[in-house]
Amino acid sequence: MPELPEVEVVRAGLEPAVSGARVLAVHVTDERALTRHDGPAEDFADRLTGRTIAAAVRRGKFLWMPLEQPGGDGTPEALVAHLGMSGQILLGRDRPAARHRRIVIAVQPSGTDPDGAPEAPVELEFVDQRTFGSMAIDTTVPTVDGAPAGFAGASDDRAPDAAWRRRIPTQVSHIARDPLDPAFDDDRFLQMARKRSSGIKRVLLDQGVVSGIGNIYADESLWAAKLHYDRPADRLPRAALRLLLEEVRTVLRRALEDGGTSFDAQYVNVNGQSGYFSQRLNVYGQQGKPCPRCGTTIVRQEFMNRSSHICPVCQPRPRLRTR
DNA sequence: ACCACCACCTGAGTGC
DNA sequence: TGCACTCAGGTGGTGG
Repeated sequence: MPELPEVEVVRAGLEPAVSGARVLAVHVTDERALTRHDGPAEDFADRLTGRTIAAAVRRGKFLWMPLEQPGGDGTPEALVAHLGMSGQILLGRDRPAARHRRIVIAVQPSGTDPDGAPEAPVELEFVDQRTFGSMAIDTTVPTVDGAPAGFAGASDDRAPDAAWRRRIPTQVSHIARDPLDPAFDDDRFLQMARKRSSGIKRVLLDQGVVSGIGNIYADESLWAAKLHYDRPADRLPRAALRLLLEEVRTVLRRALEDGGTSFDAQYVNVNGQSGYFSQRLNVYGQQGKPCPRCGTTIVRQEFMNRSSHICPVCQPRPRLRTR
């Protein structure tokens, strides 16, 4: 479930189950799900088993679960997950094994049932058809700006000053904040974008400039802002970039309200349920249909070896560059 | 420091 | 039925 809204749906689903939970057992059934982990499956399992998960945090499309006890050398660590193109994290008890199950992590939740007895253990299942996603145990480093590393939901209210709040996994530290992060720096985004001569869509998809946006939400935001994907970013007026950023936020928030975008059973929440934003898409996948704004037929074009969807009238192609 | 391209994978759909 | 081909929500490393 790749873009920000879909990953946030997963994070929100994980949060109540994993916060304060202790890892009982780890089974890696496909090592390819550990490409982000520096070590073999046994190392991953050994380092995770017996540890307590503090929360579920997200920045852009990266998810991580800070671990309460430090690692072997005393450095704080986290369980990192990236869903790639087709990853899912499912929660359940005695769930039949999914087709592309790669990793199973059994946890003991911190809560108790109404009788005061401990809750039954829960299985966290990492499922991924194309194996572009992966998990890892990674060390964490302080955030450069000193602000919370990502979005942690209700954990912020419970433990606003917890040490893990301002630490980020090493392999996520190069990722920019996402536009829904209160610490996102709009001016810095404008500065970076105006230094790029490439098309604005390339900039939107660059996770080092702004994170969380993928092909769907880039196309939707550009349509809303009436910008062609190949408009050189460094020639866009500041006002146009500010407007674009607002449209990005609006699109992401709406998608979040709808539980994300699901075209098929691959993009689901931790309970296997689909989101409904696909019904509200204006251009992505809408080629051949009328533009909801002006009625012109939406077209699909190649850009960056992937498809882009535009209204040729609302989003006119930029004039040829003279350099 | 950029920028364009390629690799990493599996499965669904299409046309012959 | 089979085969070749295209396409799919991402990221990282490689050359130029």
